[in-house]
Amino acid sequence: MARSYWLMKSEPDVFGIDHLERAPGRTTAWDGVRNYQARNHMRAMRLGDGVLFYHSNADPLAVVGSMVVTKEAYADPTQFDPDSPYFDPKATPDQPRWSLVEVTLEQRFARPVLRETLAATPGLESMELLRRGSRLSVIPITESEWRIIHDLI
DNA sequence: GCCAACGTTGGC
DNA sequence: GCCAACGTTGGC
Repeated sequence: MARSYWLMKSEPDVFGIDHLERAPGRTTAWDGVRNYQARNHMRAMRLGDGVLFYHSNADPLAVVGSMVVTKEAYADPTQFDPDSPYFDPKATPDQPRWSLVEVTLEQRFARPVLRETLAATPGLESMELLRRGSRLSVIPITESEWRIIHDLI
């Protein structure tokens, strides 16, 4: 089975590459995703898949590193926690709605790859990330896009 | 701060 | 099942 590639967004004020770098084992559970399409993408992730880390709502907007999937999808525990901002009263442990994966930092890019650079790079024109109004936070990318972006570091 | 683009909710 | 109203995301 071939490796697949993905891109995940996070706001650095909430959880950025700095947080991931300091996390135990440079690993985190990617919790709080509350969009069905994004959730389904996470459920399709397999061990070893590559994931780009993108800073949204940030300055600069950029891909800041690469991660690897180190645990496949399971129920996001924050959906059951009434004190969590991600609490979902309609979710139960028997009938969970939301999933997460665990990812481990592979490489923090020496220099962030800016959104404007992506937008100006041939071969990346059809990236969902660059589509006007795109809000999806977990996005599949092609192997070619993965490779081109690594060449931009 | 603005607003486009969606996703969700709820009345009917 | 439709769709208007509303809320959120996120670039600019």
